[in-house]
Amino acid sequence: MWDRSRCSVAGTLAVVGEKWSLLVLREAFLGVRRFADFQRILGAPKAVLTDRLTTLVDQGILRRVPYQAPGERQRHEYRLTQKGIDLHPVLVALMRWGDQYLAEDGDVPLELRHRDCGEPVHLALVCDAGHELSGAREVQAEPRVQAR
Amino acid sequence: MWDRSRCSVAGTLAVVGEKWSLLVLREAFLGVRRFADFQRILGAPKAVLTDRLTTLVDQGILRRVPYQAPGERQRHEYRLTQKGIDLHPVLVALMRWGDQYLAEDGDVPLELRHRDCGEPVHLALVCDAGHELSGAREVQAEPRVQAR
DNA sequence: GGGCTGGGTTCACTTGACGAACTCACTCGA
DNA sequence: TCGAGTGAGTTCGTCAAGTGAACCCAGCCC
Repeated sequence: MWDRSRCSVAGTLAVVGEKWSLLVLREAFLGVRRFADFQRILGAPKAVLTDRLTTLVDQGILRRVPYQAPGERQRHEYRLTQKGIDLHPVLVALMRWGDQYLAEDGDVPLELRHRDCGEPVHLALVCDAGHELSGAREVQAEPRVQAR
Repeated sequence: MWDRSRCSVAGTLAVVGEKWSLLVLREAFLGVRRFADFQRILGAPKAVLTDRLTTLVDQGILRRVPYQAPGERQRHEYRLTQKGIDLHPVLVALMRWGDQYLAEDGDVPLELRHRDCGEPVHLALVCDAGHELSGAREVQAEPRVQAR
């Protein structure tokens, strides 16, 4: 077996796995940028939110951008970096599973569409030969072979 | 805007977002089934592990299956249900991001291959017209329209 | 009957989350 | 110029959760 302590899953969770982090990112993907909006929508304690935003900025997942609303002093808002945008599949995967197994009457699932053609979009495992796999059972995991 | 408190991402995280849960599932996908193995590989405190395994079973993500090793009394092991298997994309997404941004020298990334054709596999957003989207920017999110 | 083993439970301690109250810098209106 | 208002925090007492070590217990073996 291989070394699990440095597994990428554990690493990623160490960065974005704390409470509220992924919810902050979900909101960021939906266009939320300001502290007060994150706070109002999520209902997270301000202290925790401050902490999560700072770590996300430190990790290069969000960046702080100054802005000035008319009649207000300069403040800064939080925007996704490319590194943050690349977490999109994680959120889509979490959302998909929730839609599938946790939906209740009255819930309006969020639908993702291809901006270019308008068709609904789903997450899929695709192999380099172009096959779309039907599920986890078709996947074989192994450590990448390396020269020594 | 729509009601975020019942968002599927939040729902899914409420179920599998506690510390250690996703790591337990990662191991489950790699074939780990017994308490002692989870404990040894993850290094999680036994009390927490007991708790996480029970909630995962209660949620129908794992199921407890009795087994008996020769010369030992009957015990039970933990196996993924379909509901658990469907969390695969979440783990793949987390792993991919970690490989991309957190890899260090000496880390051996785990490679996923299509069992049928042997080609490497990646996660992709695919629209119903068959286009493979290049990134989150090509996605448009909106609440699904519903009759009222 | 005594030791071993897997799968836990208990307990004292530390870390983290929570909500309310307080702060600070700046703007606006009187 | 003064005072109220606002966004973005910080501080603080309290409570929940995670941690590691020690302990337990059923069944098997010798």
